[in-house]
Amino acid sequence: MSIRTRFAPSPTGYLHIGGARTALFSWAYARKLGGTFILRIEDTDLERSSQESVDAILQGMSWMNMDYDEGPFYQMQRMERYKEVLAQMIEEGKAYYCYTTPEELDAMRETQRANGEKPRYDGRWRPEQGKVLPDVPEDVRPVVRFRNPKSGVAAWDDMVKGRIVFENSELDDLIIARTDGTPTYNFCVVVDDLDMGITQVIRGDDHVNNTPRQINILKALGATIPQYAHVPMILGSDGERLSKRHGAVSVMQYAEDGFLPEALINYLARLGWSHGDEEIFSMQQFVEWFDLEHISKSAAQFNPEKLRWLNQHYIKQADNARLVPLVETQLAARGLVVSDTPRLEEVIALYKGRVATLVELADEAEVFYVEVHPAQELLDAHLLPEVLPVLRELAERFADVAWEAPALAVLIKEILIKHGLKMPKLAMPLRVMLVGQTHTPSVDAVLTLFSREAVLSRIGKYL
RNA sequence: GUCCCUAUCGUCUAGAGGCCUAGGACAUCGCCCUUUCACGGCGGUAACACGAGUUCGAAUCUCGUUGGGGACGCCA
Repeated sequence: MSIRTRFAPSPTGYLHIGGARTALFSWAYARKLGGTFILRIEDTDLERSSQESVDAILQGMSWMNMDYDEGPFYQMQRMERYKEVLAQMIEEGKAYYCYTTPEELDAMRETQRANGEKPRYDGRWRPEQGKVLPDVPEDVRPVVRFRNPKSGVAAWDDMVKGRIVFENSELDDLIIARTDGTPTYNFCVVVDDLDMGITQVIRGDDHVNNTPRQINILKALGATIPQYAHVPMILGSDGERLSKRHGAVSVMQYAEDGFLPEALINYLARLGWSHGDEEIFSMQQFVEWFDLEHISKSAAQFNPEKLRWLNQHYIKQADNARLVPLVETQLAARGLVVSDTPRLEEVIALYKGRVATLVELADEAEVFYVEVHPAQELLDAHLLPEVLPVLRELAERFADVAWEAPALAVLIKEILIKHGLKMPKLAMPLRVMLVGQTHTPSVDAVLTLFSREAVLSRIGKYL
């Protein structure tokens, strides 16, 4: 039988990095084994689901280059099917109506917690042989509950965690349809995974506790149980559950923050999964190497520094031409339009080896397209009285030197020797006057990025 | 509280009983390179949570303790 995996996000927000990593694993598993990867939108929570969220998830997946073979399927469009299965289960006595109100449930849980017990439904409406059910209240609309086995175990061999066993006595009869008749999560998942022929359910390990319930419903439906692989959570850098206060959690936020998709993919793939000592690999290599056995069993902390390191690597490696529109977008976001001189591609070529994100690359590029205002401290520190005449002399010589790096380097050295000065004496003030910074690539390279006229204009103001 | 999962450097991890005086990567520290800052190169600091077993031998197997995470919704 061929492999069928799925990613099943609920559209209640953007695609976050935890979901993205789970999707990546599920996607890679299908791709590696020549299987089918299915996208399913779990939108049964009308209150919180939105089209914007669906779009955001789709956009995030597309940015990360994860394509799907089937879907997106929407659960809201499968209502009829759920209701059909629901009716059949009630008919067969596998599910039953329960008239307990939310208030009664709250009270039940409260006393159970007070007694140190696990809060759960007490089964008061569960039909049993020889049991007399309470009178059906007239003003209460019932929910439908699954009749969970009372004894035995629900167990499976998790492809990541190994054998997991739950006593059925720990489980209660969960609600599978609300008062308004709409089905709930655990039920929809079961029907969908069954109908869609999912062979491997690869999902976050916060679902481990749902799995025994889903297995029991699947069994009641006479279905073959899929294999399960529960991948651990991603924690924030402080070991706490990942949340907005840890910085960016949305995939698209990383795009905005100047990360390349291959860096995020590489980072997420390597977080909680390994292939020996391999740290840097392409999506192709990842698919080739991927396996469930090497997913670690415990949660991993997100490390922004390592992501930056990978991003730096990929920026350094990227074609200049590819980076041009990306940096342009970053600059445009600051209301900046790049001119032809210097050509952005040349600026990028000179600076991409020095930055970790596209935002930083844009920071570096920006000074070439706006008027710079060097800080007075920098001017004071580097335009010393004794070098000013030398700088003026240099400026004069700039007027007729061949405008290319080697010639400029020769000229600068000639002047240095003539006046018995060291390189920084001239290089630093030039940097400050040209771009307002002391940290730049070699001055001859920076000089040639500008036109001769632009250089004379920029330094002329201070000489 | 109850149940489930989990435990190697600060972080991500390699490790399937002897190959481990525990390897790699990020971060950090030092040195080199250097026209400043980066990049790069070289080197250093740094871990098997604890306690009992099993075994000739345990980071690797078993049990317990402790720590961490998750779940306990008419959310997904």
